[in-house]
Formats: sequence, structure tokens, C-alpha cells
Amino acid sequence: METKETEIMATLPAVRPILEQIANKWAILVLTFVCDKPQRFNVIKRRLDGITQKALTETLRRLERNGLVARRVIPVSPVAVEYSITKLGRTLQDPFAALYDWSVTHQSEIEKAQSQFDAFATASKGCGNLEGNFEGPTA
Amino acid sequence: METKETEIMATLPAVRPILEQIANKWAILVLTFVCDKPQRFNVIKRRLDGITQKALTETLRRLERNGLVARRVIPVSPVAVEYSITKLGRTLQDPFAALYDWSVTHQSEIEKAQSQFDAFATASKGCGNLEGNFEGPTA
DNA sequence: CCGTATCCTAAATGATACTG
DNA sequence: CAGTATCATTTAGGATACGG
Repeated sequence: METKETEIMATLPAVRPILEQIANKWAILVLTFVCDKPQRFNVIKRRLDGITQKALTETLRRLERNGLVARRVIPVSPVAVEYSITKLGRTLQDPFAALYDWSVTHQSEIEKAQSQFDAFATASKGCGNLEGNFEGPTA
Repeated sequence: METKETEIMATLPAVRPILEQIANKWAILVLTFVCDKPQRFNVIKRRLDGITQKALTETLRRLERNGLVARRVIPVSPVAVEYSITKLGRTLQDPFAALYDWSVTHQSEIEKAQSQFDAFATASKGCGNLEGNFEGPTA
């Protein structure tokens, strides 16, 4: 059955640039933050503790350009800007939440896999006398 | 109700590095490709038409390090290497598929939003005589 | 407060050549 | 075939300063 494979190959050229836009860490987190209610620039920035002004500005611009969040300038002084999720953005809420939840749920498994991999990589570094000290898998 | 917000803030530090690992274009596409059956390096490379050897190697290594795909060397000559999805990787199959499907489904909406945004941005560039030629939103 | 502009450094990417 | 290594170039990221 090659239906699935063929389908992927057919849609791939269109999907690729879109994933490029939406499938990144900051986009997911920022969209998650504005899901409940409109949020101001510096509130998001403080919550994402560590993101630079530049990175946040770029992320918000890209989200806005793709129609996922709306930008609203409130003409007080000093100016206030509110970012809110759009109707289109709402359709991404569940997929993003699934990814977020997956990260929470499988955190320890990921970490375990990482340390195993890293342990192996380290062991293979100075492998000159390794075969003398280490008995390989006997299975 | 701040339960949701509080929960996000509590899990955020752990989730961030994980999203950093998994939420990127190549990882999603590569994992999608090995979902059905084990795939060899150059098969994946050809399908992802355009990805460089280096980028694919790095993506596969990261997936392997995080326990999402398994690498199996088949000692024939010339050597063959097969990449297959792991049990942990399977748990990501649905979230990734949701993202992929979203991209297919909302492709035209994204493109529409992009051209609107870009048209506005272009119009604002040389805005010297703009107010004379353009009637702003009357709503 | 919410950005943009600039400068600088670090990292990602690409092309090319080489190895088991 | 499946990589690693190297280098050259582009791009991202951070720090700072300034403007609306």
C-alpha cells in the first residue's frame, strides 16, 4: 500500500515552507501564551524569560504575517500593544497543545535516551584500549 | 482562573529544551518518513529532495539521541544503514501528523494572510504620498 | 512601552573532498 | 553507501543605543 507515501510526496512541497514557519520553539510557546487572552509585548517577554526583544519581535511578526495572531496598538502614552490569537490561530491550538503535552509526558524518557546516547558517544571517544577493558554486548 | 497559566509557567523550563529538539521542520518530516517502515539514509535524502547530507545526518543523530529513531547498520558492502521509528517515536506520530495535516488543510489561508501582510508592508514603504492615493479603512 | 537600527559574535548551512 | 572533515558564506542571536 503506497497511498500514504504517495500522498506525502504530493503534499510535501507545499507543507515544507509552512512547517518552516510554524514548527519552531518560540512560535509554539508564544501562541500558547496568547491563547487565553490578549497579551502585551512585555508580558509575553517576561514570561518567556530569556527571549530577547529582537527574537520576540520577529516571532510575533511571523505569527502575524501568517495570520495566526493579531496585533492591536492601543494609543495611550506610552503606547501599549496587545497580541491576540486569531480564528486561524485557534485551529493550531490543539496541535500545539498536543506537542506541549507530549513534552511534559515524555520528558524523563527523552532524558534517559539522551544520557544513554551520550554515555556511548563518550565511551567511543578514546577507544584505543577499549576492547581490552570493555566487553561488548554478548547478546 | 489561573490554573492553566500557572501550569504552563511550572512546566515551561522543562518543555523548552524538548521543543527545541523536536519542534523543527526536518525532524517532523524525517520522522514521518520512517513511520511506515525502516528507511535507508539515501532514500530519505532523495525524498527530502534538497536536504544536504550534513543536515540529514544531524537530524537523524538528534532523533536517535532523543530515542525517537533507531539506527541499524547492515554489514554488507557497501554498507547499508536503516533508520526505523522507536516505540517512543511512535508516540509522536499523531502529534506530528496533526501538524502535517494542519499545514495541508490551511495552506491557502496561510498564503492569503501572507500576501495581505506583505501588500501592507510594501505599501507602507514609500508612504510619502500614500494618504493622497489611499483611503484608509472606513469601518 | 514598544519597538527599530546597529554592531558583533556564534551558529547554521552549503559545497567539496575524502574514507571505510 | 553512508558518512566525516574542512572551509567559506550566510544567517541567527545577543547587547546596546536610540526613536515614536
